[in-house]
Amino acid sequence: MGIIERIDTPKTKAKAKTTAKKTASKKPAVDLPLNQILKMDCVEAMKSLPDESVDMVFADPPYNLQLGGDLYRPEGGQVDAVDDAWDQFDSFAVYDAFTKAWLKEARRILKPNGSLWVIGSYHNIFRVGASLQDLGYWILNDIIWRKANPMPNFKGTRFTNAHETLIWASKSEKAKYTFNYRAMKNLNDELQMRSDWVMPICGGQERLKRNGVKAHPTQKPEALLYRVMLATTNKGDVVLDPFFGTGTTGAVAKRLGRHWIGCEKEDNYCEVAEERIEAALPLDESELKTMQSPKAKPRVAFGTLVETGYLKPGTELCSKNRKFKAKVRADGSLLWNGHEGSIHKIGATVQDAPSCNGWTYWYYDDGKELRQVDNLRQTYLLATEP
Amino acid sequence: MGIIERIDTPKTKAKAKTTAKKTASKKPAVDLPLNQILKMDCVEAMKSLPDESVDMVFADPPYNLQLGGDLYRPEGGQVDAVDDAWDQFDSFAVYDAFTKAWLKEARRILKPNGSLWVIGSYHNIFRVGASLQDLGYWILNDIIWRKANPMPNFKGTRFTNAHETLIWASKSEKAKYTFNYRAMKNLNDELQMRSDWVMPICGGQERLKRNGVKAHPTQKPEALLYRVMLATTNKGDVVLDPFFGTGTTGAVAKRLGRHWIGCEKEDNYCEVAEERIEAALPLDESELKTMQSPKAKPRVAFGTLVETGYLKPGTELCSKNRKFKAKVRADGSLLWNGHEGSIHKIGATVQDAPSCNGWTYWYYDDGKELRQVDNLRQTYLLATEP
DNA sequence: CATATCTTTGAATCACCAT
DNA sequence: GATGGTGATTCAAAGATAT
Repeated sequence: MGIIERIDTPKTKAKAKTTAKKTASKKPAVDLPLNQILKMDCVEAMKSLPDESVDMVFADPPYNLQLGGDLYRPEGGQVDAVDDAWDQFDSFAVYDAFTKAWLKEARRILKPNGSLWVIGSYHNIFRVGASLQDLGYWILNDIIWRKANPMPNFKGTRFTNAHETLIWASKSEKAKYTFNYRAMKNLNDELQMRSDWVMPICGGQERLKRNGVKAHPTQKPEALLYRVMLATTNKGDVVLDPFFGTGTTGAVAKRLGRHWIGCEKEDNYCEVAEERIEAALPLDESELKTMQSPKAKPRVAFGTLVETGYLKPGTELCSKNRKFKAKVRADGSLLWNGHEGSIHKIGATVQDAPSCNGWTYWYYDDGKELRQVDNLRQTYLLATEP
Repeated sequence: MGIIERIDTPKTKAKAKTTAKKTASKKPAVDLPLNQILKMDCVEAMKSLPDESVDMVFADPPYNLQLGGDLYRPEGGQVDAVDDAWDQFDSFAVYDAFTKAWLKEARRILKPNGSLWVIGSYHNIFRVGASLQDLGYWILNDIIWRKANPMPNFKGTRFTNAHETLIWASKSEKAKYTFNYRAMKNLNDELQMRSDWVMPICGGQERLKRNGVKAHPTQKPEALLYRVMLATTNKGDVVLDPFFGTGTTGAVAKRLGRHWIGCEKEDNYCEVAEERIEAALPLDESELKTMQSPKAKPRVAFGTLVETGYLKPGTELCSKNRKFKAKVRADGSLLWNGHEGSIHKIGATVQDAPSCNGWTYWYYDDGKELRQVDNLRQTYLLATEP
């Protein structure tokens, strides 16, 4: 590390016979600062690199969160907000200019068949997506990272923000991008990998700390980068990350046998990243699979059956012996004798029990006989699961 | 249907006494073409409607990027046929002009506290999202419709496109938008509703056909609209859909006791939609009810419990772990360690917290066990409510 | 040592009314 | 517009502490 290494730019991904048009195939070997952090602004850093020299750019740019005042949890604690200076922009126009500047340089240094990944939230991802389309990138997929354990919405004011969005784009419409279809299908138990990926947020041992506090406010999970790199790069490829932070991209690249280049302005992030990547060990292919593919367990809420028409609002549910009868309402709550609540809660109430499994307690009349509500759930699952 | 109906613009959501600031409350009743399809271009249709007159706009715009043609072609947008990227940019510019045109009219007719929903895919959603931010809309959530049964990627060239994206936005940053938190929590088995919704695509009986072929290429499932409307509108609200298609929005609005207005140019879509909505059955009043948030329930002052004898002056309250003990006084104030104040204030003081909900923080001993003070409030409410 | 309970925490555009 | 009072509000996972 730390030395300019010489690598040959590969001919092209596919057969080099016919696709070698405007590609870098005729260029001589280029000098790239491989496996190093360029400790400066990413636009400046990328400007020091030659045209068409990297295979992939993975970017986790500032989200421009625009947070208001402090936020307190119901139990009184304060939420540790992302209030770093690097996330502050004066306006959308300023943010757009910033975005187009780095996207443009990234596009210049990308090989013709290289591709770009960007991750963001609703605060910034629409601007980033529109900007990259304007610059000529061609979107291949948008990918949803469904967080297994997102932060709740403490005040009950909106839907829980439980995902982030990634955009995968090639340099241009006609590019012959890399997509390792088989590798993805293997990871996903022989089913095609979908555009929604379920993964936990970065925590536990993986979360880097310095003096007991998190080293970076928005560290991304390595599993995410694993899947991205495994899917859309090959061994030996060069991956550049313009917003390197604590070096998740570098650590995963090393483990997967890819070269990496990071851009990062902040010294303390650089120090953490260098130490981390030094400690990272290249992995066997076989070890990868265990880190991935926990498929989302099909969990059906009672309300879903109401929404989808399996059970109409107004339907009367009853206990097995028909002793208790309750009415289904539009939001999936039950109404019994002035009490309202979930099928579980009302089930417990009528029995004066501490708890109750409403799925097996309540029955509905299908015209012929009483049937357990749980049967409907099974029917729904059969109809909707692949 | 088919008649201009007169409705009163509601005062405001909550009590109309004091909150009538800049809302539409001072406006006279307005004439709206309720529960009708306006058979023309949506921009033209919306122009015929008054300012601040609808509660929600739900839009499923086309994402054919070539659409609009000369009609929305921006002034001076020259086409350079030599460069693909420029050609592409030009078509994006046309699409953006089209998008901003309808978004702008939609914003004009939205009430100050109304909200907008748009659904799209990666082809168009980034442009729509950036455009609506530019126009002053304030994004509240992006929602992922995770398709339970998406179409596979037959060629194995990309990830299976298994989701679509919805954006939920208020008219402006400060708007007091409607969000039926409790109803959503009910639908989701007592967990906060997240930003990723799993639902099957529209098929089976629900999929409308004409002469054996599907009546509309992108018919949305009613379950999706059901959740959208239940979450962000109230009964009696007016929902406008600028791209009505075969009328999913109208059918669900009718079922849920909302008014609807559709815009649709194509005659055969209109015919299918009218027939469909005619057949849709509205829910009964009782079925429509959803659980209220505590906010909407009558407030009980702590002192009332003391006055009415539910809690005697001199009673000792304590925190859950019995660590802190405070004494109830005759006026409903608490005394702890020389400090006096409301249950909330003293709760905050003992915890050294910025705020505290005293109802849930303090417990009393009923002789057998510790019970939350909030239980007493519920008891009081049950005893005094009709 | 095993199990149970408590504590901490994560990219968050996070209340509302009266004065 | 600013301030202050009332009171509404959380899910999953990991780690620490208690039984």
